[in-house]
Amino acid sequence: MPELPEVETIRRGLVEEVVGRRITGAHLLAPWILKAPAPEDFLSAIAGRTVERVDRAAKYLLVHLSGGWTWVIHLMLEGQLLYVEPQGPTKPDTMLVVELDNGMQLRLRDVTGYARIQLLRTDTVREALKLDAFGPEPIDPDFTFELFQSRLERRKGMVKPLLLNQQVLAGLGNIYVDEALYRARIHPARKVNSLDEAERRRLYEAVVHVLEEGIKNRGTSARGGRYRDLWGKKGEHQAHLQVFRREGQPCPDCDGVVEKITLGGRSTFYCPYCQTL
DNA sequence: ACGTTGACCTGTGTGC
DNA sequence: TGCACACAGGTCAACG
Repeated sequence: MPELPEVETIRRGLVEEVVGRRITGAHLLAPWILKAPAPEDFLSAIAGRTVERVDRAAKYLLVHLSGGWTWVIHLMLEGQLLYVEPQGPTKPDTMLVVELDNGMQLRLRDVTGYARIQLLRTDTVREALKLDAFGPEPIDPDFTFELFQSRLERRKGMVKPLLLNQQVLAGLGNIYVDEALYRARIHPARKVNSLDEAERRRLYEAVVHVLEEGIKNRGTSARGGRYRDLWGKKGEHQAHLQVFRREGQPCPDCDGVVEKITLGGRSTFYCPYCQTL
């Protein structure tokens, strides 16, 4: 599910609803999603803490708590973080329930079971998550074309797998990479070192554009709308997708038909006429 | 260095 | 309607 726009939307929801709240208790229903520390240490360490700030780094949510602790959440493919009234029945895919001092709950759900959390000392987060090895955040004001260009230097592989690599750029995933490559009219299997200056500039603009549009539209709830924001609402960006999961449908810009291929093990959607090798 | 594959997990969308 | 069967917004490790 969540790529940069979805995680950012959830982060903003947390800033609105949860920052300033105190955690009164927690129940860990699926202990194996917790990387560290031991479950009993996690539960006792977060109880009584106040949520002071919520950051995002690539697709990680960083929930900074009082006392120098940071609760790290990665939603992986299909995780949901929901702000709910406590009376709702606990679905079997609920992995963690965190109780807040206003009587509300945060619930982490994931049908696939891939979501992961951990609790770290705040001053060790950067090192523990290897954040210094991550690429720049494409929606930062200082993400210039020159910076983008420098990330592509001396790279030889196909452009789509490169853009999915969080060490190159932070936050892109399968949806927004396909959409950005379509917008830039670049075939996903093009070799990066074959892209000329104009193509690189188009790709830079497209990456920033699709991510910003995704945030404006509060994320993409594709296929049954598995992605939800903090309040359980679907995003709106699925209505704006040009190629993603649109195989067999007409290209928005030519007489061609959107095709589906597999690249790097991921489903990939593109227009074979607009995006040629 | 690059590209592919499988593992992680389990529900659900899709097509027959 | 029922049933089998890919398939999923991500990451990581192992292999050729």
